[in-house]
Amino acid sequence: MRRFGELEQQIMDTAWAADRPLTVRQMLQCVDRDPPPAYTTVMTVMDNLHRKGFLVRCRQGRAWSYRPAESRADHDARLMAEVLGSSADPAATLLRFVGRMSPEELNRLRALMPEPPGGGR
Amino acid sequence: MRRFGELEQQIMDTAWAADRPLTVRQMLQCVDRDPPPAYTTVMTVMDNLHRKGFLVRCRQGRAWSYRPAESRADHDARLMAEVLGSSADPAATLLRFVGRMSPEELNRLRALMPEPPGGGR
DNA sequence: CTCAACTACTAAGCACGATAGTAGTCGATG
DNA sequence: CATCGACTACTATCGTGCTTAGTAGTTGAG
Repeated sequence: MRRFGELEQQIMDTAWAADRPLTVRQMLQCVDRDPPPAYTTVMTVMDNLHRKGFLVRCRQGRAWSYRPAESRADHDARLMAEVLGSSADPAATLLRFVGRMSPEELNRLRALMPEPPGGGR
Repeated sequence: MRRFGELEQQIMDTAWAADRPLTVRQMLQCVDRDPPPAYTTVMTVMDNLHRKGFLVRCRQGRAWSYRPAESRADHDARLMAEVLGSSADPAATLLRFVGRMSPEELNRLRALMPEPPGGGR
């Protein structure tokens, strides 16, 4: 499981929140940091994220335009599944995970789960 | 969310799997790496893990003896909850997470969940 | 006393993220 | 055509954290 650096995380957050692919210039305008990073800083980090497979890119004129390789929900769900998958005792981990949830969250989880096979009760 | 380095992960795995606190010497004998790390390497990493709060220690003679600060299941559940908590859309994330589960895993999850309040159906 | 086992302290190398400049290309505009 | 803004590929550097492990000193058993 890999951790994003600060700027990487900001860039991914911004890319996930955008409704279309973003060029480096557009990303630079969205990323709110003090001091503002150089154009080439943002460019390098986006290129790195592309190389690592988190962003995909296509041409927009002669600029690269980047969008996330997977949705944020997919990404986060995958992280969660990786944690659970590497756990020595998934049942105990799930029990603890569920035990951290509020009743509302539990209800939401319950509503999300497909009905068990073998129908009616 | 922090990532363990390789040796850190091995040490945590070993500490979690042990049924009692381990001294550096004992940990060195359990950690299977090629080439085997120096005693002081293991000692330093365990000290770092202690400083970071992942291991707690007590005296065993004049040696420090280390055990995990939380169970593995708690640790993993916390990681999962942190991922979910930082997610922009927890419901979508949960949906995707549940969607990755096999029917058996779903049954297990279902069995783990407390009954909804307002009983009988 | 000797020696094994421990500690605290220190130092160095490597990987990675962040940072950003340079040189060159390209396309629009005057 | 020249200029200039915008882009790219390439390169370099610094800080952080992990890994690595040696050194000097302490301690306790034999």
